[in-house]
Amino acid sequence: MPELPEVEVTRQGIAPHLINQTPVELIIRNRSLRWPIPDVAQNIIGQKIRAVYRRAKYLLVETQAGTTIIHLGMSGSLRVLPVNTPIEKHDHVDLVLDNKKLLRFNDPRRFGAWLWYELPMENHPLFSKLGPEPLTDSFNVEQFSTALIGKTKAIKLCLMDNHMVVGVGNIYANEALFKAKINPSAAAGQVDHARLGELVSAVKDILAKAITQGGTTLKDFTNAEGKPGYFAQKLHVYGRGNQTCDVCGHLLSEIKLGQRTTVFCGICQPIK
DNA sequence: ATTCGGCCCTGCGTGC
DNA sequence: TGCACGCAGGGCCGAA
Repeated sequence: MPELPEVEVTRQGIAPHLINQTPVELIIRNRSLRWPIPDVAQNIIGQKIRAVYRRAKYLLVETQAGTTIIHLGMSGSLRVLPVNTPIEKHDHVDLVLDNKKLLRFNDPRRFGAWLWYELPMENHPLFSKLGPEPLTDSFNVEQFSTALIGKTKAIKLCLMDNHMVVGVGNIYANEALFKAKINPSAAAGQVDHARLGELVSAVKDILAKAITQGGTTLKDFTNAEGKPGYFAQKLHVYGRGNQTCDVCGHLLSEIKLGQRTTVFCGICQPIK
């Protein structure tokens, strides 16, 4: 479900309801997510929430005693709901607050995560090797081209590799490469500097616009209030294999890269 | 060290 | 109507 824009839209939606609240109960109905939800997840109880922030696609609920780490995986979502809202299928976790609301985690495929960490987040093994945030100046063409030196694998796989830059999933990787006119299969280390500059700009532009639009709703993404996003109406290649290119009118090609569907225009994005 | 493929899981659309 | 199959917004892990 979520790439960075959807996670950020979720964060913006839930944060006002959580900040300065104190969890009174953590209800775990199914702890078998990507990793089992640990017993120490209960340590958030009684700890006032002082921030809700995001790193890569992780949502972080910070207290003085430690931080709850939430990842939505492919199909996860978070809603803020009144206590006593009836349970639905795949509602695995409720964080009950002292304001008569709860944060509810639903995840059909259970690729998501709910963890607890008491040290500074940069020490966490999941965070220690993450690349820069795409919407900050730490992601720039100098940094990116340096990271790609000598890489033989496809540029699209590098764009989706959290060591290079975080938060770019399959939808926005396809879209950014189209906008930058780079063939997704091109060897990453061979792409010229000017094209990489276009790519960096495209990533920033597309992610920022998607956040403004409330994210991309393909099937079922909704924000914390249950409303869908509208960015899907602006997608040029993702989900459009064998349709015509918006720019040149030729048929879009569809291939697999890293087992992920990849759509591009062979005319606008030549191999070169 | 890098790259690649498998895998975790449920649900939905397609085609027989 | 039912069933088998393939595919889906992510990312870890082990093999080569």
